[in-house]
Parts: sequence; C-alpha cells; structure tokens
Amino acid sequence: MAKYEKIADDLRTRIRAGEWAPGAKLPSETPELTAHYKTSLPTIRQALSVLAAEGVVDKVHGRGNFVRKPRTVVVRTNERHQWEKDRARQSEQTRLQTGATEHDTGLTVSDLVFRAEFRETEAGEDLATLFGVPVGTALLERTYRTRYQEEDEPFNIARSYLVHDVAKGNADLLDPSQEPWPGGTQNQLFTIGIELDRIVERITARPPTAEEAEELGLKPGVSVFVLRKISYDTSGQVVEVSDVTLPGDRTEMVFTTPLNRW
Amino acid sequence: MAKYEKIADDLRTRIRAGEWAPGAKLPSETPELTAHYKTSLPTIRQALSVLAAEGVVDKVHGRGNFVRKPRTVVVRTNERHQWEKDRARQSEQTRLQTGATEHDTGLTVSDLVFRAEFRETEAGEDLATLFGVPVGTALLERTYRTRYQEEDEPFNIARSYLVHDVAKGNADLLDPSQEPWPGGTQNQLFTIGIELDRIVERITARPPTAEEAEELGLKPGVSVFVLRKISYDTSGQVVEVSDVTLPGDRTEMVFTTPLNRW
DNA sequence: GAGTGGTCTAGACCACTGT
DNA sequence: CAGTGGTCTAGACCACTCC
Repeated sequence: MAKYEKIADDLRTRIRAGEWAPGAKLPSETPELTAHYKTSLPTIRQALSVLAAEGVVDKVHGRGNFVRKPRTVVVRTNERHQWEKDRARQSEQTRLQTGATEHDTGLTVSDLVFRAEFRETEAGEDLATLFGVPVGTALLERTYRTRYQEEDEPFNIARSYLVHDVAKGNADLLDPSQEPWPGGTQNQLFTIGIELDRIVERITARPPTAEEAEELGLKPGVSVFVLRKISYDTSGQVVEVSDVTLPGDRTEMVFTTPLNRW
Repeated sequence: MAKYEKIADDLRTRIRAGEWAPGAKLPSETPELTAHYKTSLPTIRQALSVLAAEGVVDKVHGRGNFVRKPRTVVVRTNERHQWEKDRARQSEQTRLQTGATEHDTGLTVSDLVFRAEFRETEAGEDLATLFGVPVGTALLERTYRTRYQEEDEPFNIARSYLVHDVAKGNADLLDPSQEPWPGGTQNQLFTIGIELDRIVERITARPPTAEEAEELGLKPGVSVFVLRKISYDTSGQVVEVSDVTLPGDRTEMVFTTPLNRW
C-alpha cells in the first residue's frame, strides 16, 4: 500500500473516531502533517485529495482543511405528483399558497428564488422519439433554476420540454414572466385540456460534469442525480419531458410504491 | 485559470469532439502529452486526474489513458415490487423461473451469481425506531451480493433486516443455504403470514466510501446510489428494512407513479 | 525488455484568508 | 503581514502490461 493511502486511511480512521468534530480544522499541511507523517508536502496533499474526493474533507484555500459537515438535505418525494394533480383544478388562490418544492421541503415560497428562461428549439432524435413527433418539430424549452434566498448557487436546474404547437394553446404558457406559475406544470397542462395519467422518472447518479459543478457550485466529492421525468396523458401520449439535475449531497429522493391487496 | 485546468478543458473538448473514440488510447503522458503541452509530467497527470474524477477518462496502469466507454446499465424499476407480490403466492415451480433482478435486467438466472451471509444482530437506535421495537431487540441481518458470472466484483450489495422473533416463524428463513429463495422476500414473508401494503425507498447519491469502492471494484469517478427500502405490512407495521448499494455508472432506476383520474 | 503509468522527493513561488 | 493551501518544476525509481 502506498504511503499516501496509509496516511489517508489513518486520517479517515481518526476523523471517524471523532478526533476532529465535523467542521473542525485539521492540522496544517505544512508544517504539521508533513512533520507528523515524516513525508513531503505532495504526499500529504495526495492523501488529503483522496479524502476530499470521498467527501470526508473540505479543502479551503488560505484557511485549512476541515472535516466536512453533513448538508441539510432537501427531500423530494413522488407523492408530490399526486399532490400537484389534486391542486391543478383548484382556485388560483389555493394554488398560489404553495408549490411542489415547498410541499416537499416544508419551506415557504418566500425562502426560495426561481428563475425561468424560455426558448424555442427543435426536437432531436431523443426527444422526437419520446414525443412521437418528427425530428425537427418545434419544442418549447423552459429552464428553471431554484435556489435558497440566502445562497448564491441554485440547488436544482430543470429543463422542461413541451411540443410548441401544444403549448401555444394557452399564450400565457409561452411567457416566462408568468413564472412561477401557481399550481405548476400540471395546472398549465390543465389549461390546455390535458390530464396526466402517470409520471415515469429515470434516475442515474454520477460525478458532475465541469459545467454542472460550475453552475451548481459543487465541491469535489459531490455526486449529482440526473433525473428524466416523463409525463403521460390519459391517452398514453408523452406530453412533457423534464431533465432535472440535483446535487447528491443535499437531495434525498423518496419513492412510495403502493401494492395491490391480495 | 491554472495550466492543468486549461489542459483538462482542452482534452475534454477534444474527447467530446470525437478526436478519440470511446475506448481509444490517449497519447502517452511522457513523452507525448508533456511535449504537446510543453509542461512537466505532474501537471499533465493533474489534468488527467481531473478527467478521471469526472468519469471521462480511464487510467490503466502500464497501458495508458483511455476514453471511458459508457457502461451497460442495469435498470431497476419499482414495478418489480408489484411483480414480486403477484408471484409470492404462486407455485414454487413458477417462482423458480425468474427472480426480481432477472425480471428487471432481462437476464436469466444462470447469468448471475448470488452469495448470502446471515447473522444475528441487535437493533440500534435507527432500526429500532423504524421497526417500533426496543433498542437491542434481536434482528436477523442478511447480506446479499449479486454479480455477473463472468465478473469478479458484485454489482450490488444488499443488507436486509428482519425482526428475529418474526423471522423464526419459518425456520428455513434463518438458513442461508436456502438462498437464493424462489420468489424473493415477499414470498418469504408470505410463509409467515405477512402481506405487504407498500414499499418506500429513500435514495441518496454520493461518492463511494473507501470500503464500497473496494468491495464493488469501483474506479475513481463513479458514484453510488444508496437506497433504503422499507416494507410495510397491511397493518402499517415495518416488517423489513433493506439497505442497498448500487454503482451509479451501471444502474438506472425507474420509478413509475400512477395518478388518480379526475 | 520496451513502453507506460504510479509514487515520491525537495523546493520555489503564487493566491487566498484573517488579523 | 503571517498562516495556509494551490501550482509547478525536474528528476529518480518502482510497478504493471505486453510482446
């Protein structure tokens, strides 16, 4: 076993044993750790980079290395979909009160900041197949970023696609200044006569790309969930496709599967 | 921007542009890349380590650096639960044919190898609360590893917990040599008079711990799904808790949420 | 044995943070 | 300004893969 691995193992063990509390500063790379482990600086740094990649340690330039604190997580359930459907036909007053994200997180609307960007695009192979339309069909692409009021970086990025010809059934749907829309996508679809039958979510997990790390403000040692949500109407037609990126260190997803009785 | 970041960006762009196909070998660190970017070896290696952490590049000792190929993924659906419930009361002959993993993956039983380890343990705070039993209650802990016949490392590790007093209602349930059990856990519960009402899965994503990377044979730049599956019987009681670790680069999870009609 | 990546050293200099 | 981490160099030697 390499020296840097031994050092990483030793530090990991000591951290787990509670020698340093979460948030506490580790000894400095130079001169403390190099002296303690009787080795050169690059070797110490290599050991620490292993722990940073595991999410055990936060490296902070100019301040030191710290034991990473667990992040407060945002729970995202699949019950939000039925909940949103039930609200879709309610009065605007009711719909205004809470959105699906607030429903999941228990936060109030004022804690969160949304930003929406709309543009028209053409269906590629992938989306054309899903929607069952020819490649090149006009789509409405809507990008949403949600963040906490007191933070700089969004904690989720969602890109939603609708067939443009369908969406234009209600001119307000093409207008980003109408966002955030009270009642969410299911109410929007309701205004153009669409009822959802089911929602399918496909989830993968991987390290963020350079762009995602940048945009979500992710440190090394954080994974992302990549979620594709596909909404089907009551005729089995795909009516909305949404790609959502969520930081793994602050998201917990909960799926409840009810079973038929014997 | 640091020199190694520029090099990483440049290589990432060239890889995305298809300059090297998936699986192709990149130029050697020395002397090719050091000469091309007119820099020292450690700087080149730092750039490559960034790409390895993103999962873009595979570093292979003694052979070279390669463009990482997408892994063939194993799909895991939540429909497996209803499927397994429907089978739980079928004849052994029927149950023998296929298990839930084969149902999801489309593989046959003979492609997969299972290993089961059983032991008795005591409920900690966490599990005691879930099961609604006192801390220290005897639990049956069952660890399962599933792997492809032709591979060395398992692609999933599952640790299942049952209350020992409940499980001993059928002595066969305490015997690891009965595994793999035709019809899975839901049939096992059926033999002791338990019917499931719903299954709740809580999912997080993060980089693997050192132990997980070791046990699942994960390369740097792979995330894991950590899934806690909680099974409730028809009286609302928790009857099984299962913690599953799945490699993010070869697992896709699919959850279908049916919605009630208006 | 040739080619290639992995580890490690010793030290210089830069950049960021807080007093 | 002192303390601390970030980048980079030049080179030595080891370990793995494949012919």
